This record gives sequence, structure tokens and C-alpha cells, in this order.
Amino acid sequence: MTDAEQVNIWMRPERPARGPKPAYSRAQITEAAVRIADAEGLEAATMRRIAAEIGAGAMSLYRYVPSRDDLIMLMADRLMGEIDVEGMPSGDWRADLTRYAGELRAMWLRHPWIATAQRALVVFGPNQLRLIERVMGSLDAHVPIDENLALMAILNGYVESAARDEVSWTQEIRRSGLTESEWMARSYPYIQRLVESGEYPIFTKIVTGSRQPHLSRDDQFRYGLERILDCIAAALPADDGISDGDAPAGAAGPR
Amino acid sequence: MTDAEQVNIWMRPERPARGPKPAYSRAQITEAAVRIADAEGLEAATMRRIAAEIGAGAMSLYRYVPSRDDLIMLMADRLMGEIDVEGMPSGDWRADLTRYAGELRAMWLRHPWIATAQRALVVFGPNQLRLIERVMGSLDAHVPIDENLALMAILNGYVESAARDEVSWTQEIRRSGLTESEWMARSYPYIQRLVESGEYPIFTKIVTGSRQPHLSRDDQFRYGLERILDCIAAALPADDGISDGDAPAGAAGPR
DNA sequence: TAGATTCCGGGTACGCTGTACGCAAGTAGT
DNA sequence: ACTACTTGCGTACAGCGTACCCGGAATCTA
Repeated sequence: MTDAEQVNIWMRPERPARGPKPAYSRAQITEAAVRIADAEGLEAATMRRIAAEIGAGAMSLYRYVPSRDDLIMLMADRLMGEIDVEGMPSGDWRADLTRYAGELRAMWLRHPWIATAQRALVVFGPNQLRLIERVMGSLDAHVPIDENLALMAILNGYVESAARDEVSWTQEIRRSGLTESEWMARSYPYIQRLVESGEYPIFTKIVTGSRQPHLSRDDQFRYGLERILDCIAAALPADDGISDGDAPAGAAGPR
Repeated sequence: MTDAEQVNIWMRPERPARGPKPAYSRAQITEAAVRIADAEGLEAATMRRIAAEIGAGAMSLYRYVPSRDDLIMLMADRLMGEIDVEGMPSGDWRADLTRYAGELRAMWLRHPWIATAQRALVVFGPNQLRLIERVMGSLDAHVPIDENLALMAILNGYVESAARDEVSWTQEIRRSGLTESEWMARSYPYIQRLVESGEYPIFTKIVTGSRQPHLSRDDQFRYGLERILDCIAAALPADDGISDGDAPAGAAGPR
């Protein structure tokens, strides 16, 4: 059984029995990589750079991790470990999911590079599995597993795409190397041209409407989240939701 | 005003007045790049490969496009052009958004590499602007622009994250170079170990529950979409929704 | 029509990436 | 002490995006 036969990084043991004691560890390497990615973006976390960060030679990393892609999976799972789901499920599913959503979004904002990682969302590492148990556990008593999956997909989809939107702005600024106001100034002629063409009334509304005060990002997120949770409530059996009103008709569960 | 002062690819004219006639065009280059990315993934669409595809030298592409990143924006906007929103807004917002969502998902499935492109979602190219006008136009009569934005974010977020999930499986298979059943066989020991540990009851439910027939992907998507549309309906003034029932209470619009 | 100007295609080259390979040195099992 | 296997890591390679440069083609000016 060669190494190549392992599809999964989690199956690969960190340390064998024989030989000299390793000078580093997966956790240490992952930590260094996350630190660099947080500060300078995922593309700055090259193998050489990570190795330098911990004082190792570039090729030494490959004693711990089969490839950069696998290292990124380790990084992603490490991030999931930051999400505090202690005490879940608590019995109040709505409170649980609200807390989870907030934690997940906060984690994304702390580590915006997660948006640029390809295999970061479904890694099935230990931390993600713990999340699955805790969070999906909140709805497990109310709905069959298939429906639970569908509802979680909606929730995760909302949080992640909201976070992606917030984060992409940060990334755009970083990439351009400009300050926010410089970026604005550069874009102004284009925006102006679009508005003046008269062909884009809705776009114009967005641009000019955004001069008056908006909801804060946080409020925007919370507003959408409440909608999504209402959505989930409507999918639960009538007596399991908050039931301050009836679920809209025509929203039967799958099958 | 040097080239570097242009932040935006759309501001940069395709052709100047003087000099020899260009042998290629942005559209042709974009087309070739999309063709390669469709067949072999975005990472296969290197500058050299694209140039070879149209019979040009690698560096010639830079006469048409300032960088590979900008080319990817052109590719993304080309994809938006595939989305048929003819006749929108039609007056029936729910029909419009259903059609749009279906078209958007289908486009993602035709071009799975879009998930791996970093700046692909907000490019403000001509095709995306057309989409914005048509699709957001559907709700424009019913809600203020801020609320319209919030609801579109929810809808787009749902479709994109659903598509991302579907697509990531395809990508995983391609990356591994295995067939589906080979991949399954490789993963089996890991799954088995998790199940047998007894620590992951929900995960176990997912895995063992998935032996019986599920909803098809299409049905899954449609089910979630209906939920999201109900969600949107609830945010509209009472007489503007389909109103086969009352909107749930406690779901007032922002501000 | 002659010359100046401007832009085209693309060859060469540079710095960077992930990582295959090999080697000397260190540790455990026998 | 011998064997088996590990360790860290230097070297090397193919491939990437793209800066720079040049000969020639197209157009503008006179």
C-alpha cells in the first residue's frame, strides 16, 4: 500500500514508530500557514514561505503533509475548530443556529482567505465532524435526516455567501494595492459613464441610493438570517417551530 | 494617463485607431479560454495554452488583455451572457426569479470552473449589468432598492452555494483522477472508521441514510428554491406576494 | 509620396511556484 | 552492533505569469 493510495489526509498517520524524532508537527505547520494567510492572503502561504516561518527547509514540510492542497485542508479544518458550538444542541434550535451562524460568519471575516481555498468547505476533518454533530443535532429531533441536510444547506449557503460578499471587497482592495478612497476614485469614471448612459436605471438606483445611510453590515446579515430561520421554521412540523403564526401553505417537506 | 491607472478592464478600449490590424480579438480569446476551462478546468487555461488554441504566441494575448486575472473577468461576464432573461421583468416576479435561478444554476453546471475563479461573481461587465437590470427589475416595483438588494443576495447566495456543492463533487473527481466508484472505494475505510467509532451519530445517519433513495439533485434544488421564494414573498407588502396565505409575523422589512 | 508615429506579433528571459529525487545523519528493533 | 527506516533538506525541473524588446505593418501628417 503506497502513500498514493490514500485519498484522504485524515487517514495518513502523522508519525510512524521508527526513525529520528520529528522537529516539527502538522499542527505547527498548519498554524504558521494560517498566520501567513491571515496576514497576506492564501497565495502568500507558499511552501517555502511557511517553511521559513517555522525555520525549516522547504522540502521538510513534505515529511508532514503530502501536498499543499492537503495542507490547505488542514488549515480549513483548523478554522472550523474556532467555531464555538459548546453546549449544542441546547433544545432551542433557533438560538443554536443563530449562534452558529454568527460564529461562522465571524470566522470567515477573521480568515478571509478561506473564500479563495478550493476544497475548504467539505473536508470531513475532525473539527468539521464535530460541527456537523452539534449543529445538525439541533434539528435532528424535528426532521428526518434528508430534510435536515437540505435546511443546513440553505443556512450554510446563506452565511457563506454573505461572508463571501463581505470578504471579496477586502480581497479586491488588497489585490489592487490601493486604499479604499483611491479605488473609489479610480472606479468613478466607469460608474459615471454607466449612470449617464441611461441604460441602467436599476444600477443607477443602487449607486445613487447608496449615498443615504444603509443598514450596517451586521444588521444586514441579521436581517437576512432571520428570514432564513423563518424559512426553516416553516419547514418544521407545526408544533416544533416558534409558531407565532402558521407556516405558509404549499411548503410541504420533500417527498 | 498610463495603462496602470485603469482599474477596470471595461474602461480599457479594445482597439486603438492607429497601427496594424489586430489578428485576434478579446471575444475570440475569451471564447478559447472558456472552451479550455470547460474541458479541463480553469487551471488548464494558461496563457500559453490559450494562445496555442487560437494559433498565437503566448505574449500576443497581452495586446488584448492586461493580465490573466482580467481575462478571467471577461470569461465570467461571457458566462453571464448565457443566462436568458429575455422578457424580464414580466410582471410575475415569482416566475421571473424561478426562471433566473434555473438558468443561473444550469450555467454553473455547464461551467463548473466558475467556482474556482476568484473575482467571477461581481465583475460589473455588460452582461452582468444586463442581468441586474432584468432580474432586480422583477422586484423593483414592490420594494425599495435596499431591500431588493438584500433579497437578491439571499437568492443569489442560495443558487450559487447549491451550485457550488454540486460542482465541487465533479471537481474533486477530476482532481483525483479516479472514477467515482474508485473514489468511493478509497474513502470507504475512513467512513467506516468514523461510523464504527460511535462518536458521530449524525454523520452515521447521513451515511447510512443515504443508502435509500434520495431526492434527485434537481428536486432538491427546486425544493430549496421554493423555500427561498416563500421567504422573499414574506418580505413583500402583503398584496404583492402570491398571498395564498399570510406572511409570517415578525418579518418586517429593514428600517 | 515620404517620413514619422503608433501599434502588432511574438521570442527571450526572469522570478516564482509545487514538488521529485537523493543523501547524510539519527533512532528504534533485533 | 547490525539492519531498517526515519529524519531534515539541498538540488533540480517543469511550468507559470509576464516584463522587455524588436522587426515589421498600418496609419497620420506634410
